[in-house]
Amino acid sequence: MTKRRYYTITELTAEFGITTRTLRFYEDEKLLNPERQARKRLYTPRDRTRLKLILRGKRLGFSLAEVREIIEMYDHAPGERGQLEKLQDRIAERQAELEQKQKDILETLEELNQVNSSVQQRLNELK
Amino acid sequence: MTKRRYYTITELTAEFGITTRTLRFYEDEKLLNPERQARKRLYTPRDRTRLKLILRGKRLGFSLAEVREIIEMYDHAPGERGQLEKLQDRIAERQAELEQKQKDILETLEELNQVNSSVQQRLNELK
DNA sequence: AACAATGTTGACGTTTACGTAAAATGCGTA
DNA sequence: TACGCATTTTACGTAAACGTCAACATTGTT
Repeated sequence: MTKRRYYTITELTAEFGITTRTLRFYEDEKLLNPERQARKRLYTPRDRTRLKLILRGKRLGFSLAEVREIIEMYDHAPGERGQLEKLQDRIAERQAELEQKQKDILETLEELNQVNSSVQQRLNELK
Repeated sequence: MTKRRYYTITELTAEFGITTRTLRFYEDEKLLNPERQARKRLYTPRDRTRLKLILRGKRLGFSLAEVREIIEMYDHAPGERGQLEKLQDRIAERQAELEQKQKDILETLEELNQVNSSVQQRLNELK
């Protein structure tokens, strides 16, 4: 029993709740790079991993362009000093963005809790 | 020195880094409801607060439709039992979403930290 | 009164991220 | 070999969220 090497397009749509159109679109956008068996797409574990990164990025409100930038950070080439320093800057920017989102989430959760409490109190009074 | 009561459209665009088009669009969408002095819009503190909620929602990747739903939760009418219970369900859904986003953020931050470390190591080697 | 600054209402245009339908292809099975 | 099913390419369509004019109105100076 050896490890699965490839995923078909429908397997991925089923696993992640997306359509084939979406997967082909991401490929057009060079975000995925499945191999071919005749004309059929065969997605590698690497494709699947990247897909997860894409969908996670989308959940966080990043555009595909932003997702692309983030993914490019993950597999950046070695590069020289100047490049590396710029990369660090861009990483710092994204981290700052994410931390802002964290704050936004905490605030929203807190507010929703307050609403929930007041609704609960109403319900108790109706009892 | 009494409290400011109104904001002009340009004051808000300046404060939040958005355009007048955006503010008018939100008004078309019934998300804002500025008063008028002749034809000019006068935004109340309440409008400003709602604008902050909208922009925060957008940062978190919510669509305007979703933002609207969330805002409606904030100022829901008293309502009867059935309504209140449905409201609680919807609140719970949003909370779950937000918690998923929190996880996504933590994962991404962690990965960016790893990338940053490896970049830093490269830089040290180049020294 | 003239003018610039600020704002207003249309209304068509644009980008992003896919949806959707048509026509052709390959492949396992009856 | 004929069929059904998954998949492919091609291409036009669409919803959301504004952008970008054009043309007119208001208001506070010079």
